Amino acid sequence: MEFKEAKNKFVQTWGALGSQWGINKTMAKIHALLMVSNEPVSMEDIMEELQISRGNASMNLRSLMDWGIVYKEYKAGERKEFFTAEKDLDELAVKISRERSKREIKPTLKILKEVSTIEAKDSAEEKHFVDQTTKLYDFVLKADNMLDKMTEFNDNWLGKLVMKMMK
Amino acid sequence: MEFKEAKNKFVQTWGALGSQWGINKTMAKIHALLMVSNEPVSMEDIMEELQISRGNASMNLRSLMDWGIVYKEYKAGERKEFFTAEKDLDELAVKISRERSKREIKPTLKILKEVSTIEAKDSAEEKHFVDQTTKLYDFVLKADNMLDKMTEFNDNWLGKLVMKMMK
DNA sequence: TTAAACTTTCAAAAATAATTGAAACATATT
DNA sequence: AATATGTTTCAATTATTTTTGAAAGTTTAA
Repeated sequence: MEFKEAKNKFVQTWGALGSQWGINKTMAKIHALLMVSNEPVSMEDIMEELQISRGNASMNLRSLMDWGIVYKEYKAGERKEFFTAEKDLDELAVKISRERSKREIKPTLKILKEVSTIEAKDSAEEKHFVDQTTKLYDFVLKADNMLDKMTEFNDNWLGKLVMKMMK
Repeated sequence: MEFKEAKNKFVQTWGALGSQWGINKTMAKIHALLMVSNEPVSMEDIMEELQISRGNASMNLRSLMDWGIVYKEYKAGERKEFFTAEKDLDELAVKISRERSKREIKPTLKILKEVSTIEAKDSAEEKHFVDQTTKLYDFVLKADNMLDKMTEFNDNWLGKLVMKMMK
């Protein structure tokens, strides 16, 4: 396989993966493209490489910057804007994790708290509902904290210990 | 808030969450409904509660069973089929985690391996590509294993240790 | 202040994904 | 074997999401 083919394959694969999670395909592709580029890329080049419109490129770059995983750069002398992706993977994971927590997990926890604290009458049905949603609340909270700590303590002894556990 | 309202709120919320990840909204709603039901639910009831068609219910129940998080049950004397959800959350997490790994992470790893092992010419561009995709391969592999072990060793000392770390 | 270079916005169009409903398929009952 | 009860499939429809492209907006420079 030669370089151009490999690059394309990578970008398409990352795009498909993104769409399987909540991220749109083009957004993921742009991110992929930037991750494997060794220097800042202009909007023109992104449009050209991915065959997308200016509006599309602009909107998805905006989203990526909102997520904090793509940065705008200015080259001296050049009028155009250039873009780079966060390339440090640990840092990337932290940012994605934080963002998803903020956008999805926290609001969900709020609702779970609400619905799990209704006054349960004595029907088995209602008791089960309260019981199950309470467990869910605890579980989601635990998982959220865990993810948070895991990304935070990336390179330290705990991380290494966990690594060792994996043989 | 009264029971019916709380139940509905929970189902809608869980549905929205699902659609934000790769799972379709109705599928997530059915799962939510079953999780908070204290006894098996018939397809009729699911259709009624979620206001969806028979075909839709059937197809999404099939998917949920493929994921291994919903089971079919037969009630003695009844001709109809009933459905229940996996209610143990640790078990649920393990199954979802395994399934996503199989469906998404493993295929991605395969591609990453492929593209990261092209013969890099000496251009900085190609070197960076190989370097970055190799790092990505290692990272994804590490994350996949970690998730696997984490779910596997759920209740044991490692889990508890990690919990303690979180204060 | 005008023009040139570039970016953003957003309504309309296109693409994609989910849903319906009725026919085909199963299985149990009479 | 015929009927009744229930489930699955899938082509057509409907809903949702993404993309386009041109007008409006911004910034820099002459």
